[in-house]
Amino acid sequence: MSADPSARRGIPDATVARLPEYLRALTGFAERGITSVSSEELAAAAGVRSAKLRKDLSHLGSYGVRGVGYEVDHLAYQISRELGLTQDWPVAIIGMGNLGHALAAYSGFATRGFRVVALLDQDSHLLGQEIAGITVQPMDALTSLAEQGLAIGVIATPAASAQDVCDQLVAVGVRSILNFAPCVLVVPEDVDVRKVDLSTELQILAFHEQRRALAAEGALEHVTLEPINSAVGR
Amino acid sequence: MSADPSARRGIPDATVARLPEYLRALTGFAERGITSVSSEELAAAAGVRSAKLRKDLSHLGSYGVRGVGYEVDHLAYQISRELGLTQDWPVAIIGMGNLGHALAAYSGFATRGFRVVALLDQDSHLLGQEIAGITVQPMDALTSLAEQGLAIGVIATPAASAQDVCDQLVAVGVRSILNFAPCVLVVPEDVDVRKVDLSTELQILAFHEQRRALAAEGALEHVTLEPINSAVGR
DNA sequence: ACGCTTTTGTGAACGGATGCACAAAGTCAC
DNA sequence: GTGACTTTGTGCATCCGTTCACAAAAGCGT
Ligand SMILES: NC(=O)c1ccc[n+]([C@@H]2O[C@H](COP(=O)([O-])OP(=O)(O)OC[C@H]3O[C@@H](n4cnc5c(N)ncnc54)[C@H](O)[C@@H]3O)[C@@H](O)[C@H]2O)c1
Ligand SMILES: NC(=O)c1ccc[n+]([C@@H]2O[C@H](COP(=O)([O-])OP(=O)(O)OC[C@H]3O[C@@H](n4cnc5c(N)ncnc54)[C@H](O)[C@@H]3O)[C@@H](O)[C@H]2O)c1
Repeated sequence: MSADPSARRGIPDATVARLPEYLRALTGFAERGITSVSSEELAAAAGVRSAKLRKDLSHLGSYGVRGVGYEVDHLAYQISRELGLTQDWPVAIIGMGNLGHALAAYSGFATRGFRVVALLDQDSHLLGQEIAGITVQPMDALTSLAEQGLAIGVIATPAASAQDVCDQLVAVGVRSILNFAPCVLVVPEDVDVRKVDLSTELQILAFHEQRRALAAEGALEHVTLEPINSAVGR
Repeated sequence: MSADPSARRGIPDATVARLPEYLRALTGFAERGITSVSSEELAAAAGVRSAKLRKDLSHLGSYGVRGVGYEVDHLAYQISRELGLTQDWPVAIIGMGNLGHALAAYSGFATRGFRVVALLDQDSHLLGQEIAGITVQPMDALTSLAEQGLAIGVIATPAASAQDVCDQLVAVGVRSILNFAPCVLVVPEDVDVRKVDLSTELQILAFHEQRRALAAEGALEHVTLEPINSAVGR
């Protein structure tokens, strides 16, 4: 489609979900000093088929060169831009228990695009304590954070408190929420919630594990089993 | 279709991925003493449409009663059985850094179906240390763990070590792996890898956040924006 | 006993995502 | 400058998942 800007809109969700993996693979190539990759090489590094990669990239524009491939830096920039990583998004983490501590210490945030601007908790024993160089604040700090442009809220409280915390985030205008608590959050339709759920993933693994176990003992003789390397879900 | 057992096989991946959420919702109803739910009520609690819920459940068999709904305990049992949660799966966590510590302390594992049987790390300073009541062991403990039937490996090491750890797990026969490291793992086709990736999720949130920001400033006048509450990915 | 109400289970239509296969487009060697 | 070679971008067919809409099934009241 070449560089028609009007065609650059409406990128499929499935494609958006894979862009971060492509970006990571490109960063890896760049670190090894590789300046150009073919769709075949990049797809292998990202764990997808090359046709899928090319179709995904075609939604962003036409950044490849036929007969050659893609320029690593340029493609990485284009994907970053599309994902909105050329600016820094202020992030607040709510709930500084075991998981909240690990998240606060996690360097992956700062890497690019995100900046942890606040750690919040309800527990008065934690307030004022410093974690990874940031002082833990009470929940009512949310209002002033929102005024300073808080973009993303990360919920790391127990499930019982998650909806309450979510409502507070929505109330101050946060429209992007990442939820680690194992529960469904109810939000207005203009708010985007994504869930990271350990126990769901384990249960999906258990399902396949059981299938293999049953197949091994011959209980599922008439069932094809092999094609396991799938994803879906998330 | 009723109770034809041969039709009970081949549950779609998308359905399997939602079963844990249904199970969680059912557990919630059971805790509140509710013994019977309609597909409408259960779907609302799980955050899906009732038609989708009914189609999903129809893949497991015919456990509802027309005009009434589903018996909470019975349906929960059927889903548990389908997911393989009526037995306990031995889990090992590899990499006891910030995240590994949080995971080891996490009560969600023990809740049902999973038992953390070992914590492993390469770092000699951590060996012998006790975390959440379990002693940290060196990597070569994997062999004997495998002999005792280790089913699932959870990788919580840095990305640079993840493929190496993964290979060791596969070598001793582990075929279900949950990967927290931000990288693609290469495995034989009979091994099932699922990924929990914080930064991918954040980047997807950033994409939608940017879309909203651009739309607000009128740069995308001709683009419909509203339908955000989507998932995909994972 | 019977008809009215409720809710399931599912056939059919739809839409989005994936995989295939190839023409178009560009590079590079000479 | 030309021709052979490489790799992209995409039309098309297929597959999978979602949604709609309703007939069949069960309970309930009378
Ligand atoms: N620990 C893990 O490895 C892990 C893994 C996956 C999911 N999770 C989930 O993440 C969440 C946090 O887990 P955790 O182990 O850190 O729990 P935790 O109990 O250690 O910490 C929870 C923190 O949230 C705070 N909190 C509670 N209610 C609050 C409220 N209304 N407002 C603000 N703060 C509040 C508490 O003070 C506490 O500090 C849980 O929902 C858990 O299921 C944890
Ligand atoms: N901390 C978080 O909140 C967070 C969130 C998302 C993802 N992650 C990812 O999870 C992983 C772990 O994060 P972390 O913050 O706990 O890191 P960390 O550096 O604190 O801990 C890593 C641990 O792995 C051990 N290790 C390294 N190589 C090993 C090997 N070959 N075999 C066995 N053990 C080995 C180290 O000794 C260390 O104890 C990283 O890949 C990180 O990107 C972390």
